[in-house]
Amino acid sequence: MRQLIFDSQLGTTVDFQPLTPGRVGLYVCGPTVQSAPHIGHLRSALVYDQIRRWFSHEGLDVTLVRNVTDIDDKILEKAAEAQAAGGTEEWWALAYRVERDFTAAYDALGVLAPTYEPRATANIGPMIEIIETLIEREHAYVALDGSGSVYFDTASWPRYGELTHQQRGDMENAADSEPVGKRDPRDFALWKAHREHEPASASWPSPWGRGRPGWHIECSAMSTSYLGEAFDIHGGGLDLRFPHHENELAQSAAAGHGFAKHWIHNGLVNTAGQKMSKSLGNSVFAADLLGQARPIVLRYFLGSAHYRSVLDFSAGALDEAEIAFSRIEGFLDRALRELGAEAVVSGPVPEDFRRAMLNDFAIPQALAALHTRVRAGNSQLDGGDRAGAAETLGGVLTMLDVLGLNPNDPHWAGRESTGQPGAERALDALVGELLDERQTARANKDFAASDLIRDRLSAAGITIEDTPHGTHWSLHVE
RNA sequence: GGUGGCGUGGCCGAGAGGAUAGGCAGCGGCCUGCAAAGCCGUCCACACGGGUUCGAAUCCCGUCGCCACCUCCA
Repeated sequence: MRQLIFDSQLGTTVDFQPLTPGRVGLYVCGPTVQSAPHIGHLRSALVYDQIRRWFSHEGLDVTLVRNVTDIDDKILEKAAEAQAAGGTEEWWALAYRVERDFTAAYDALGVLAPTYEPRATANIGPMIEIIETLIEREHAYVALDGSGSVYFDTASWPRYGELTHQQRGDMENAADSEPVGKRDPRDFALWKAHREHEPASASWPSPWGRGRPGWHIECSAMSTSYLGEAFDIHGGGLDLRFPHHENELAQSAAAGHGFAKHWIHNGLVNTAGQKMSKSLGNSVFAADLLGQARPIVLRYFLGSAHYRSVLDFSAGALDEAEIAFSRIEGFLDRALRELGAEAVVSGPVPEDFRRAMLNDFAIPQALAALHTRVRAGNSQLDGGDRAGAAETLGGVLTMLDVLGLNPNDPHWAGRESTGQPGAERALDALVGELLDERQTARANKDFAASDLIRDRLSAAGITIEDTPHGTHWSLHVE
């Protein structure tokens, strides 16, 4: 069966064929580490984590590169503002501190570390090389105002606009915030000359004088350094299509690189139906989220919509995710309890799940397949079909592994407990005593007494379930 | 203004010319001392108006509404 992906440059679904059989090179635009990670960053990273895990599951050798933009106007501004207010943190320290926040947030959600995670500041050399090539090929020029900046010469590149089909003509707005010295308002900076008010540490020597790289050139250089001049897939948030990706493509192609064979873009996250953005100040930050739901439920929620659709965030949506995911966990707990851990045999993913993933990573349909299996497994347990249930369980676990949602995976296992090694055993002993008491009461048909115990446990956050195999207790999720 | 996209049942959220998406909630039932969990059944759809077709939620045209990008953003 073939892997289909939606190529957002072509606007159609295409049959994905790796440039090198058995291998996939995937480049994803990572964050500009200027402020705390928010839900949108998490979703984006998660989308490519899911794709990467799926490709790996299918036996492909995946090289995932996600960069860190650690030099940029905003970073310098933020550091300058903080220093003006009496702070001492340098821009490069701020960037590194924020980078750590991102890493921690990604890790909390079980996003695997990329194969490579290059920083822009460590790749200035390759950037300068591309700029030199562009100047040689007359697709770039040193600013007309003598500042030492270098611009891409959009008019020299007829293919410009091929990614997003933006109108080519009037982009008068684009010129506003840029320094003078351009030939054409559409031209964008490849190299930004050092400015007096910026720290010397934020500039590097170049053939055009000291300066720092433009935003777009960073990704062109880092993708090429780690994946070669041509690679399989370039991904990123939908908001990056223009101008960032359009400009990246123009630079790299004009420099003679094959660059990305396919482009994919993930949808953005809205909050309460509204666009989330730094300027609107309605961002939901990773730190807030992690206090609102279990990390594995956050992962379920953020990964449950199709990667190309808008995901609307709300507290209610998190609650629903908690309930839906609990259903899956409920089956796992029950099956493992009734069948025993030795019954677990890893099975292949069911065909309908696989078909969904091969169809442009249709995770909603894959989740439908998962839920269908959970129901089937519960039915098999109800009916005493232990062999069938064990097989179903194996498939469910494999699906969860592919999705990064297996609660028994070591990544999650350690995070759900109280952190006190003996606490669980102690609690189990205490609850066990009460359950024995309740059982005695029930045997004597003293239901008032047995219900009182149940109510008290419930008030203490403990839910109990009577099953044919005895009474089972668990902690409330809230 | 330019470009692209979207409008699915009470809610979330898939699908894309002819089968049941899935989850949550509701209703009925099984199970239970009663619950809980689970299972079975079931109600509620494809913005509106035309058109194409044997047949359209799915294609085409129009209308209305919403959104994104065009400016830093995952």
